[in-house]
Amino acid sequence: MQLATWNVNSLAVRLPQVLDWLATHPVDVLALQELKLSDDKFPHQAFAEAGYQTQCFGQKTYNGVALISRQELSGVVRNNPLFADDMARIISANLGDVRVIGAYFPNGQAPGTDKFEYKLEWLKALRAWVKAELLTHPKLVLMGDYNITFDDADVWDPEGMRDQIHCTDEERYELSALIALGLHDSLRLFPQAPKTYSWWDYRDMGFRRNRGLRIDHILVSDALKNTVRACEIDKAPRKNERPSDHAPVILTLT
DNA sequence: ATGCCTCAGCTCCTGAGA
Repeated sequence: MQLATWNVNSLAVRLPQVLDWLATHPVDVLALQELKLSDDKFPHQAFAEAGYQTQCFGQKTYNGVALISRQELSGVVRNNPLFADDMARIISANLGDVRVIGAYFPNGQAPGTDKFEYKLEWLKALRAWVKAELLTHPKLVLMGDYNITFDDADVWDPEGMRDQIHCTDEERYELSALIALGLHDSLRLFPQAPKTYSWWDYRDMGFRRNRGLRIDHILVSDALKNTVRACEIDKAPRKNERPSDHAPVILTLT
Protein backbone atom coordinates (compact mmCIF):
# COMPACT_ATOMS: atom_id res chain seq x y z
CA MET A 1 0.00 0.00 0.00
CA GLN A 2 1.22 3.48 -0.86
CA LEU A 3 0.13 6.82 0.52
CA ALA A 4 1.35 10.24 -0.53
CA THR A 5 0.98 13.92 0.30
CA TRP A 6 1.49 16.95 -1.92
CA ASN A 7 0.90 20.65 -1.43
CA VAL A 8 0.02 21.62 -5.00
CA ASN A 9 -0.33 25.42 -4.51
CA SER A 10 -3.53 25.72 -6.60
CA LEU A 11 -5.15 22.59 -7.98
CA ALA A 12 -6.54 24.61 -10.91
CA VAL A 13 -2.98 25.33 -12.07
CA ARG A 14 -1.46 21.98 -11.09
CA LEU A 15 -4.20 19.50 -12.13
CA PRO A 16 -2.34 18.27 -15.25
CA GLN A 17 0.80 17.68 -13.18
CA VAL A 18 -1.15 15.80 -10.51
CA LEU A 19 -2.78 13.56 -13.13
CA ASP A 20 0.61 12.95 -14.79
CA TRP A 21 2.12 12.10 -11.44
CA LEU A 22 -0.68 9.67 -10.54
CA ALA A 23 -0.22 7.93 -13.89
CA THR A 24 3.36 7.06 -12.94
CA HIS A 25 2.76 6.81 -9.16
CA PRO A 26 -0.56 4.97 -8.76
CA VAL A 27 -0.73 5.42 -4.98
CA ASP A 28 -3.71 4.21 -2.96
CA VAL A 29 -4.32 7.59 -1.36
CA LEU A 30 -2.96 11.01 -2.30
CA ALA A 31 -3.58 13.85 0.16
CA LEU A 32 -3.58 17.26 -1.49
CA GLN A 33 -3.18 20.64 0.18
CA GLU A 34 -3.65 24.24 -0.89
CA LEU A 35 -6.31 23.52 -3.50
CA LYS A 36 -7.24 27.22 -3.49
CA LEU A 37 -10.65 26.44 -4.96
CA SER A 38 -14.18 25.90 -3.67
CA ASP A 39 -15.87 22.49 -3.77
CA ASP A 40 -18.05 23.43 -6.75
CA LYS A 41 -14.87 23.87 -8.81
CA PHE A 42 -13.24 20.59 -7.73
CA PRO A 43 -12.29 18.48 -10.81
CA HIS A 44 -13.96 15.24 -9.70
CA GLN A 45 -14.48 14.13 -13.29
CA ALA A 46 -10.83 14.39 -14.27
CA PHE A 47 -9.83 12.18 -11.34
CA ALA A 48 -12.67 9.74 -12.02
CA GLU A 49 -11.45 9.32 -15.60
CA ALA A 50 -8.02 8.48 -14.18
CA GLY A 51 -9.60 5.83 -11.95
CA TYR A 52 -9.66 7.78 -8.70
CA GLN A 53 -12.32 8.64 -6.17
CA THR A 54 -12.27 12.03 -4.50
CA GLN A 55 -13.17 13.57 -1.16
CA CYS A 56 -12.65 17.30 -1.03
CA PHE A 57 -12.86 20.11 1.48
CA GLY A 58 -12.28 23.24 -0.53
CA GLN A 59 -12.13 26.94 0.11
CA LYS A 60 -12.01 29.91 -2.22
CA THR A 61 -8.57 31.53 -2.70
CA TYR A 62 -6.77 29.92 0.24
CA ASN A 63 -6.28 26.53 1.89
CA GLY A 64 -8.43 23.59 0.79
CA VAL A 65 -7.56 19.89 1.12
CA ALA A 66 -8.58 16.62 -0.53
CA LEU A 67 -8.07 12.86 -0.45
CA ILE A 68 -7.71 11.15 -3.83
CA SER A 69 -8.07 7.37 -3.58
CA ARG A 70 -8.32 4.26 -5.70
CA GLN A 71 -10.82 2.63 -3.30
CA GLU A 72 -13.80 4.34 -1.78
CA LEU A 73 -13.03 5.88 1.62
CA SER A 74 -15.40 5.75 4.58
CA GLY A 75 -15.84 7.87 7.69
CA VAL A 76 -14.85 11.15 6.08
CA VAL A 77 -14.41 14.00 8.57
CA ARG A 78 -13.62 17.62 7.68
CA ASN A 79 -11.43 19.66 10.02
CA ASN A 80 -10.87 18.95 13.72
CA PRO A 81 -14.15 18.47 15.62
CA LEU A 82 -12.42 19.89 18.71
CA PHE A 83 -11.44 23.17 17.02
CA ALA A 84 -13.73 25.75 15.43
CA ASP A 85 -11.85 26.80 12.29
CA ASP A 86 -12.90 29.12 9.46
CA MET A 87 -10.31 27.54 7.22
CA ALA A 88 -10.46 24.23 5.31
CA ARG A 89 -7.30 22.50 6.54
CA ILE A 90 -7.97 18.85 7.42
CA ILE A 91 -9.71 15.92 5.77
CA SER A 92 -9.60 12.42 7.24
CA ALA A 93 -11.05 9.04 6.32
CA ASN A 94 -10.69 5.29 6.72
CA LEU A 95 -8.86 3.13 4.20
CA GLY A 96 -9.66 -0.33 5.56
CA ASP A 97 -8.52 -0.25 9.19
CA VAL A 98 -6.11 2.64 8.64
CA ARG A 99 -7.18 6.15 9.63
CA VAL A 100 -5.70 8.56 7.07
CA ILE A 101 -5.47 12.25 7.95
CA GLY A 102 -4.41 14.84 5.37
CA ALA A 103 -3.65 18.27 6.78
CA TYR A 104 -2.53 21.72 5.76
CA PHE A 105 -1.05 23.19 8.94
CA PRO A 106 -1.18 26.98 9.37
CA ASN A 107 1.83 28.89 8.09
CA GLY A 108 1.99 31.21 11.06
CA GLN A 109 3.64 34.09 9.20
CA ALA A 110 6.00 35.23 11.99
CA PRO A 111 6.42 34.80 15.76
CA GLY A 112 4.53 37.46 17.65
CA THR A 113 1.69 37.77 15.12
CA ASP A 114 -1.96 36.75 15.50
CA LYS A 115 -1.36 34.12 12.82
CA PHE A 116 1.41 32.59 14.91
CA GLU A 117 -0.89 32.39 17.96
CA TYR A 118 -3.55 30.77 15.76
CA LYS A 119 -0.97 28.24 14.59
CA LEU A 120 -0.07 27.27 18.16
CA GLU A 121 -3.75 26.95 19.19
CA TRP A 122 -4.44 24.90 16.06
CA LEU A 123 -1.50 22.60 16.85
CA LYS A 124 -2.62 22.11 20.44
CA ALA A 125 -6.13 21.21 19.32
CA LEU A 126 -4.76 18.85 16.66
CA ARG A 127 -2.74 17.04 19.31
CA ALA A 128 -5.80 16.57 21.55
CA TRP A 129 -7.82 15.25 18.60
CA VAL A 130 -5.11 12.89 17.28
CA LYS A 131 -4.64 11.55 20.81
CA ALA A 132 -8.34 10.65 20.92
CA GLU A 133 -8.30 9.25 17.37
CA LEU A 134 -5.46 6.89 18.25
CA LEU A 135 -7.65 5.24 20.90
CA THR A 136 -10.22 4.18 18.28
CA HIS A 137 -7.83 3.93 15.32
CA PRO A 138 -4.45 2.57 16.43
CA LYS A 139 -3.37 2.36 12.79
CA LEU A 140 -3.13 6.03 11.86
CA VAL A 141 -1.26 8.11 9.28
CA LEU A 142 -0.98 11.89 9.68
CA MET A 143 0.42 13.47 6.55
CA GLY A 144 0.56 16.86 4.93
CA ASP A 145 2.20 20.25 4.88
CA TYR A 146 3.15 20.75 8.53
CA ASN A 147 4.88 24.09 8.01
CA ILE A 148 7.30 23.02 10.77
CA THR A 149 10.85 21.68 10.62
CA PHE A 150 11.84 19.02 13.15
CA ASP A 151 15.34 20.37 13.65
CA ASP A 152 18.22 22.09 11.89
CA ALA A 153 18.79 19.12 9.57
CA ASP A 154 15.52 20.16 7.90
CA VAL A 155 16.74 23.70 7.22
CA TRP A 156 19.12 24.88 4.48
CA ASP A 157 20.26 27.87 6.56
CA PRO A 158 19.79 27.02 10.24
CA GLU A 159 21.66 30.11 11.46
CA GLY A 160 19.76 32.51 9.23
CA MET A 161 16.42 30.95 10.11
CA ARG A 162 16.98 30.52 13.84
CA ASP A 163 13.79 31.42 15.75
CA GLN A 164 12.12 32.30 12.44
CA ILE A 165 8.79 30.87 11.29
CA HIS A 166 8.86 27.04 10.76
CA CYS A 167 11.88 26.84 13.07
CA THR A 168 10.79 28.26 16.43
CA ASP A 169 11.00 26.31 19.68
CA GLU A 170 7.22 26.70 20.15
CA GLU A 171 6.41 25.06 16.81
CA ARG A 172 9.01 22.32 17.28
CA TYR A 173 7.68 21.63 20.76
CA GLU A 174 4.23 20.98 19.31
CA LEU A 175 5.69 18.68 16.65
CA SER A 176 7.63 16.71 19.26
CA ALA A 177 4.47 16.49 21.39
CA LEU A 178 2.68 14.92 18.41
CA ILE A 179 5.51 12.41 18.12
CA ALA A 180 5.18 11.69 21.84
CA LEU A 181 1.62 10.44 21.26
CA GLY A 182 3.22 7.41 19.63
CA LEU A 183 3.91 8.62 16.10
CA HIS A 184 7.02 8.28 13.93
CA ASP A 185 8.57 10.50 11.27
CA SER A 186 8.51 8.02 8.35
CA LEU A 187 11.32 9.63 6.40
CA ARG A 188 13.72 9.42 9.33
CA LEU A 189 13.04 5.72 9.79
CA PHE A 190 15.57 5.46 6.97
CA PRO A 191 19.03 6.97 6.47
CA GLN A 192 18.75 10.22 4.53
CA ALA A 193 21.21 12.23 2.51
CA PRO A 194 22.07 15.57 4.12
CA LYS A 195 20.03 18.54 2.86
CA THR A 196 16.90 16.54 2.11
CA TYR A 197 14.02 18.99 1.70
CA SER A 198 10.39 19.02 0.53
CA TRP A 199 9.94 22.75 -0.20
CA TRP A 200 12.07 25.31 -2.02
CA ASP A 201 11.38 29.02 -2.37
CA TYR A 202 10.37 30.12 -5.86
CA ARG A 203 12.68 33.09 -5.47
CA ASP A 204 16.43 33.22 -5.97
CA MET A 205 16.63 29.83 -7.73
CA GLY A 206 15.89 28.11 -4.43
CA PHE A 207 15.47 24.66 -5.96
CA ARG A 208 18.54 24.79 -8.19
CA ARG A 209 20.65 25.85 -5.22
CA ASN A 210 18.86 23.37 -2.92
CA ARG A 211 17.92 26.14 -0.53
CA GLY A 212 14.95 24.37 1.02
CA LEU A 213 13.09 23.19 4.07
CA ARG A 214 11.64 19.82 5.03
CA ILE A 215 8.16 20.80 6.16
CA ASP A 216 6.03 18.11 4.49
CA HIS A 217 5.87 15.02 6.67
CA ILE A 218 4.21 11.63 6.97
CA LEU A 219 3.80 10.43 10.56
CA VAL A 220 2.75 6.84 11.26
CA SER A 221 1.49 5.39 14.52
CA ASP A 222 3.26 2.72 16.59
CA ALA A 223 0.91 0.05 15.21
CA LEU A 224 2.05 0.83 11.64
CA LYS A 225 5.74 1.41 12.26
CA ASN A 226 6.84 -2.13 11.47
CA THR A 227 4.91 -2.09 8.19
CA VAL A 228 6.79 0.91 6.79
CA ARG A 229 8.90 -0.26 3.84
CA ALA A 230 9.97 3.08 2.36
CA CYS A 231 9.46 6.80 2.53
CA GLU A 232 10.79 9.24 -0.03
CA ILE A 233 10.48 12.75 -1.34
CA ASP A 234 9.91 12.85 -5.10
CA LYS A 235 11.77 15.91 -6.33
CA ALA A 236 10.94 15.25 -9.99
CA PRO A 237 7.74 17.36 -10.12
CA ARG A 238 9.68 20.35 -8.76
CA LYS A 239 11.57 20.29 -12.09
CA ASN A 240 8.35 20.71 -14.10
CA GLU A 241 7.48 23.89 -15.87
CA ARG A 242 5.31 25.95 -13.45
CA PRO A 243 5.92 23.62 -10.51
CA SER A 244 4.44 23.71 -7.05
CA ASP A 245 6.97 24.97 -4.52
CA HIS A 246 6.45 21.66 -2.63
CA ALA A 247 7.43 18.14 -3.67
CA PRO A 248 5.29 15.04 -2.97
CA VAL A 249 6.25 12.66 -0.15
CA ILE A 250 5.48 8.96 -0.65
CA LEU A 251 5.04 6.28 2.01
CA THR A 252 5.15 2.56 1.18
CA LEU A 253 3.58 0.09 3.64
CA THR A 254 3.52 -3.69 3.36
C1' DA B 1 15.72 44.66 1.23
C1' DT B 2 8.87 46.12 4.07
C1' DG B 3 12.90 42.35 -2.03
C1' DC B 4 13.64 38.37 -4.68
C1' DC B 5 8.56 34.25 -7.15
C1' DT B 6 3.80 32.52 -7.64
C1' DC B 7 -1.15 32.52 -7.14
C1' DA B 8 -6.08 34.36 -6.55
C1' DG B 9 -8.97 38.03 -7.14
C1' DC B 10 -13.47 43.17 -5.95
C1' DT B 11 -6.89 41.48 -11.31
C1' DC B 12 -2.42 45.99 -13.83
C1' DC B 13 -1.95 46.04 -7.45
C1' DT B 14 -2.45 43.65 -2.96
C1' DG B 15 -2.26 39.87 0.47
C1' DA B 16 -0.41 35.59 1.51
C1' DG B 17 2.55 32.02 1.22
C1' DA B 18 7.11 29.89 3.49
